[in-house]
This record gives sequence, C-alpha cells and structure tokens, in this order.
Amino acid sequence: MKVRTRFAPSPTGYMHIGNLRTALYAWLFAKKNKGDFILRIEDTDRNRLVDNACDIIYNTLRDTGLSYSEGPDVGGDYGPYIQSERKSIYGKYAKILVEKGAAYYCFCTKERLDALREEAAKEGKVFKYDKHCLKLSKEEVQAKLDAGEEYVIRQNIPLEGESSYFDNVYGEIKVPMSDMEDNILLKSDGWPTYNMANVIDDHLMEITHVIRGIEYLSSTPKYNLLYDALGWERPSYVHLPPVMKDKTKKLSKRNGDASYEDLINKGYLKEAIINYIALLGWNPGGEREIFSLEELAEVFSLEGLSKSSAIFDIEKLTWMNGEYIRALSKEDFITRASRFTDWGTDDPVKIEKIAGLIQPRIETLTQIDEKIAFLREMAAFDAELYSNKKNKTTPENSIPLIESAIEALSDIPEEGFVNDNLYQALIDVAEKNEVKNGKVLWPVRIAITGLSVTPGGATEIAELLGRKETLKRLEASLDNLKRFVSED
RNA sequence: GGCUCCUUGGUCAAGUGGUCAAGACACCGCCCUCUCACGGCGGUUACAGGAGUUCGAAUCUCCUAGGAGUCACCA
Repeated sequence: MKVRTRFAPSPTGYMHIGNLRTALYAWLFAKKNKGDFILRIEDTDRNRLVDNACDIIYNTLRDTGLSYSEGPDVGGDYGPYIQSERKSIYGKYAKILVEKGAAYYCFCTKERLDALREEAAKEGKVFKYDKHCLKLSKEEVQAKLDAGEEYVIRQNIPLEGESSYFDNVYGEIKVPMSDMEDNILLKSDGWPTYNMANVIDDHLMEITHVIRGIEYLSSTPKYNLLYDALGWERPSYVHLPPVMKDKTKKLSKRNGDASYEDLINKGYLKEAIINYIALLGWNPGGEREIFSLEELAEVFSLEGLSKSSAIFDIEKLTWMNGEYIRALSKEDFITRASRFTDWGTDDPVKIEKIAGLIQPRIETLTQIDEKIAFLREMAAFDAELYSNKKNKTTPENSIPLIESAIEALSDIPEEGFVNDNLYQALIDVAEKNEVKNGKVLWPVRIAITGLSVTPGGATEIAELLGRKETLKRLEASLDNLKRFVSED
C-alpha cells in the first residue's frame, strides 16, 4: 500500500516550530517511502477563524520545500481538503455511527451539564457524562428531533474493558474504557469535533500513517473505537513529543516564542531551520549533523524519533545557521543578505568585497549592518584602543608609526590600492622601523576604523575604504592621537 | 486528583547487561593569525533517587521524586 501522510493544522495564523517539525516529519516519512504528503486544514471551530491563516500555512510549507501533492490550494482526488467544505460528510457518518450504536443523540442542556460538573467538583470527582440520553428510546429521540430540540451526537464508549494500540514512538498504549468519556462527535451547530473529523477524513483520504503531536496519544484509543465501529482499518500512529521553550513550558505563541516567520526575520536561513528542527527530537544515527532536506528524506526513519520532549536551543540553531551561511556561494549570500542590508553602497564590486569579509564572520543575516557600520562612518575616537600589550603599542608610540604608514600608503596609487600591495607596504614600514608587523598593523587598523574588533585586517579594510578615505581617516586619527597625547 | 507518557552533562543526543558512558552546541585553554571570525588541538560537566535481579547494570523489575500530555459543543 502506498504511504500517505498528512499535515492537518488548524488555521491559527501562526506556524510555530513544533508545528513545522510535525509537518517536516510527516513529509520526510512520505518521501522516504515514496509516498504522498497532503495538507488538510482543520477549521471546524467556527468561533476561532483567523483571517489569512491558511496563507501562512501554504507559504511556510512552500517556502521550506515541504511540498504537498494534495491540498486546499492544489486540489487532489480526495478533496475537499478544508474541513469546513466537508460538513455534509460528517453528518452522514455521524448518523451511521448512531445506527450502529457507537454514538447517540444527546439533548442535555448546558445547564444540566454544568450542574453535573459542579456536583462532581464538589465531591472532588472527575466529571464524566452520565450517558443520560443513551437511555432515550428511538421514539423519544425522534419526537425531540421532530420538535426541533437542539442536540449533539456523542460517542458511546463501552463501560468496561480497555482499548489499546501500538504507537510507533511510544509502543503499546492501553487506556481503560472507564477513563474515556462519551465525547461529543457532532456539535449542536452541526459541525463535527476533532474527535470525529480526524477519523473520517484520515480514512477517506486514505492516510496510512497518522503523524501528529503527543496531545492525541491518550485520546487515540477513542478514535480507534470509531474506526472499528465503521469497519475501517486503523492507521499506523506516530505521536511526537513536544518542542519546549524550557524544562516545563512548551514553545508557544502565547509566550511570544519564535515562529518560523520570526526566525526568518531574525536572519536565519530556511535550510538551517529545517535542518535544526529535524534533529530536535530525531537522530539520524552517525555523527553527521548537516543535512539538506533531500538528504534528510533519504535517511529518515521512525526509529530515530525520541520519546522525550526537546528544548529549542537557539544557540545551536545559530551555530548551524553560521555553517549554512559560510557554505553559501558568494552570489547566493549577497542575494539573501541584501534583504537585510544595503551594504552602504551601490557598487557591485565593493559589495562583493564586503561580502567576502562578512560572510565567514556572521551567524545570522541581521548581524551584517552592525558589522559594517564603521565603513559608513568611523567610530568615535578612543585612545585606549591604541594600547595593545601583545603588539606593545601605546597611543604615544603609535604616532610615528602611523605617520610612516601614511607616507608609505600615499605612495601607492589609486589603482594599486589593494590588499597585497597595502600589506607589503606596511610590512616594509615595520621592517624599516625595526618593529614587529603587528606594531604597525594594529594602530593602523584602529586608526581607520575606530574599533578594536573588525571584520578583516587593517589592509583588507583599507582596500575597502579606498585610498582617499583611508588616508583621510589616518590623518584624522593622527590628529586625535596627538591632541590626546599632548593633553595628557 | 484519575489516566497516559517521559527522565544520560546547561542544551540536542549515542548507548538496548560487560564502553575509562560517543558526538555536537555552549563554556574554558592552547595553536593558527594584520584584530575578530573561521580552522586545528585539548579541557570542565551526565546515567533523577532508592531497592532488587545478575558474576556484572545507563541498559531488566519495583518503588519514590520530578516533569509533560489529557480529562471542552478546541484542535
């Protein structure tokens, strides 16, 4: 049988990391097995509709490469793929379930239910519906229906025994019938609840492997009872542990935790995000950590899935993002980075030079601007920076060396103002003055940037700045230094 | 609280009766080096606790503790 998996989110207007990971695993499993991956939107809660929420889902899946062969916006042979367009289907099966005795009409009012709940709470017991309406005769039910009384349809769970199934991650799961409630399958507004809709749709869409969050682990036995009642084959189950913010809290929108979109806006690459979350709760075996989506699909297997929850570690994602950034071709890097910076210039040659210096030194695309800000304008003068014990430099002894450097660099013409020439010139200055290279290079770099840490060495930056600007900054810093020393 | 499930370093994790308990991120140190980053080398840190079973337990059993999920006309 052909493997078919699905991602079935409810449109909440937010794609959090845990959700994306669930979709990823379902996609990977389908691809690994040459099967189909489909998208279904679960929007049966008519009170919680969010505008454009579906677009976020479509765009995220498309953007990350988790393509679906069937879905609301792409069609397919098992549609519609939006539950709100499948209303009549659920009604039909609800009635069949009633006929088979696996479900029943319930006319209990909210008041009666609330009273029951209150009573249970008072006695310190867990509220459980008392199957009150199950006692109604066929005629009584029909009479109420004819009278137009409001109703719901509840699942009729046996009072005794237990229901069990095998979960591919957690193994054998057994739940006593007595712990399950006669859940509502069809609401009074005529819409189904998840309890019924997921079963009907997964069967009708011929889903072979249900891959979803662990929140359904303990209610799955109830769903299985429905499959059994309808005479349908149960799917294979894969329940996934949650992705956590910390030891006790789940990653969530409410906590303001990063969504996929947030991470993209923070300068993370989609490939890195996918790679990282694939490894968050799944281990490919071996020591390799960097995988493309295609490579993941080749090695994915259910055995590597973890049972325990995993804490989302932005530090590791950041490291991995750096790996991905460094692996980008220069062209690709510039294209992607340009969404986050204007490079401070329109000159493509200069942009390429800047990119060459920046690419190996950043871990997120948002770090570029801060790293190249000094190109636009030199940082404020700080004499302290000229003191460097390793290179034995001080504000005082930097002055003559910078003067020599200015002299040497002035001799280099505009067209020869490139790294190799500049480096050689400054090395010569050091040699002439009988000092170590660093003793010249350090103050020069400080003098043209005003920063202790820069993305590149003195001569690389000088090339970027150009002859005119380099000399101008050198002179300005020299003036500042002289003023500082004389005042001291 | 009932039920279901989980528990190896700060984090992700390998490990399925015999290992000096892998690896990665982070952190620290050293090297490389025109600062930083990259890269290279090295280091600190873990089997939640307690009973068993066994010649031998991270691995099997039980108990305790901690944590998660669930107990809606939400999914």
